Amino acid sequence: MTTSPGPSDELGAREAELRAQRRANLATLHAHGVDPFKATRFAVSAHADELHARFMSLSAESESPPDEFALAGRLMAVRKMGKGAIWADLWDRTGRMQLYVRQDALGDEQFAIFDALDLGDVLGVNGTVFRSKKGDLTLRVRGFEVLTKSLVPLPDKWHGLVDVEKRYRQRYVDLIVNERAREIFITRSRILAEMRRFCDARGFLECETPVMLNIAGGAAARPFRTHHNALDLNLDLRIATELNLKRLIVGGLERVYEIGRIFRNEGIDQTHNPEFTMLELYAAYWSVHEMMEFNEELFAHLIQTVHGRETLTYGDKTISFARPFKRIAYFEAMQTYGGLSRVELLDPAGAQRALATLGYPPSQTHGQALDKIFGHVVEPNLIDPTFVYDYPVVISPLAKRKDGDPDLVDRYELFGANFELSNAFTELNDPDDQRARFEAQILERSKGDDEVPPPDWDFVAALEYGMPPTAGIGIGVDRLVMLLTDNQSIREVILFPLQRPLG
RNA sequence: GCACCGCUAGCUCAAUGGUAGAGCAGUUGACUCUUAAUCAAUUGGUUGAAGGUUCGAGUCCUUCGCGGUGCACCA
Repeated sequence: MTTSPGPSDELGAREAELRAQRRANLATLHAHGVDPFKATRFAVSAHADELHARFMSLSAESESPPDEFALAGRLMAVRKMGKGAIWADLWDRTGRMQLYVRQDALGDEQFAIFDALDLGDVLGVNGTVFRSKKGDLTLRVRGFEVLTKSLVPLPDKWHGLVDVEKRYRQRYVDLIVNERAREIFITRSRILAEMRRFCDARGFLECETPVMLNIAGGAAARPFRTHHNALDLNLDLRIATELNLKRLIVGGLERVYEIGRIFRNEGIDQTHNPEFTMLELYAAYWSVHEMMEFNEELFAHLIQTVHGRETLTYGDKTISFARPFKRIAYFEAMQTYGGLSRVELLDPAGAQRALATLGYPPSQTHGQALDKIFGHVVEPNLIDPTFVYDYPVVISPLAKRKDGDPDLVDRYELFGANFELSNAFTELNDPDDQRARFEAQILERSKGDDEVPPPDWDFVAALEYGMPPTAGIGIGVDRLVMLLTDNQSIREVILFPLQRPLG
């Protein structure tokens, strides 16, 4: 069910009636010579939060300061007092400002126009501020302009819009009536901007690599398929930005990042949306150790920026991001939390046995088995931010082997609040090793793991030109926003999450 | 993909198988410091869709649609 029908859709009787009333109120405006769709601009001189801050100490007894301000926003509440006075709430991007409208100040004609407005109408107002007897900073309206008419009824002023489906399908209504929704997306935008500033300040170049690729590689996931007509070419949407960003490292850009939309053709749940945003960043001449420092600093900084302190609340947990974060080696974590030894886990048959002991069906590959065991044995224990390092090479096809221990790679993942927050490693730059790992992947693929991407031989060719020692990191931006805004569902932090079409 | 739950007025929610209701919004009236304004009156329904059981279905059964949650899949 939707409240935004096309021309041929049927409206409920009530809805039709409420819309007709709005049209009648529009006609009243026309009768007063007002066309609410005529305005092309309004000179805003102040926002609600600025005025609240500026006049914080203005008392109820004080006279209005002489300064006149012009605000624009949406009319969200009206309280009429008798024939000649109206109190109203105007909301702009920054918050609420109460309006006080008097007939003796505006004149009969203007007052009648204001009296004919509906909730949801967009206004420009000007006047002076005062503090009401109840202590609310208020704009005494000297003049106003109807900037846009709202022709449909709004949800309940107190409960707002609750229906989750409707909130996602008509996010614009959600944003109009639910302050919380506005806060989340304003915070998301601030996080994105702050990430960019943080990276830029350290000499990283923001780069844009293609979304449409012949071979979608750099991660294990099924891609979306599309087609270019003129070239009659099948293309995949990217599942990572990794390989192209590393090509840029080969090219000598040294420090690059992309905050990019990634597409993975997978199921949807509380932490997965088919399109999501990932920060990938690569630094030549860094190892995973420098990256860990960078990671720690970035997260501590973002949490400080958003919350003003180093702890945050997520669900019923309080999590401290005070540096340094905890650190534990991969197999040490498996041993501690699951009593599983490195020797048995590194043996493919041993890993499958451990998996069976946990009550799971066998996995197609050794790597999948390890991932599943880790996810069920270790992850639930990782609430405070924790770097898990020294990953096995079998689940790290693009990472460089650890010096002196060829079963391991220089890689870590950061966990917190029970989910993965980042994934970083020292990048493999030996073209022969990379070629061998791609060949091993061909084998995995032939065994039925259709999430293993086909090899990208040009990437091997790029490595043959020489990629400096490089560390890379991937950070799931949506999940980070979930963490920072205390949301349990990824759809709450994505403006327009994927929904099946209606009808 | 499987299981469970939900879908009733514009919105938020009620309604043992027995007359479909309330609050807000809307409309009319009163009130020139109200703020979930208040007070009085009042309009408003294809109960997600289609079938079935029944004297009688919002309620029970079947199928379908959409959403949510869990599992599976997956970072």
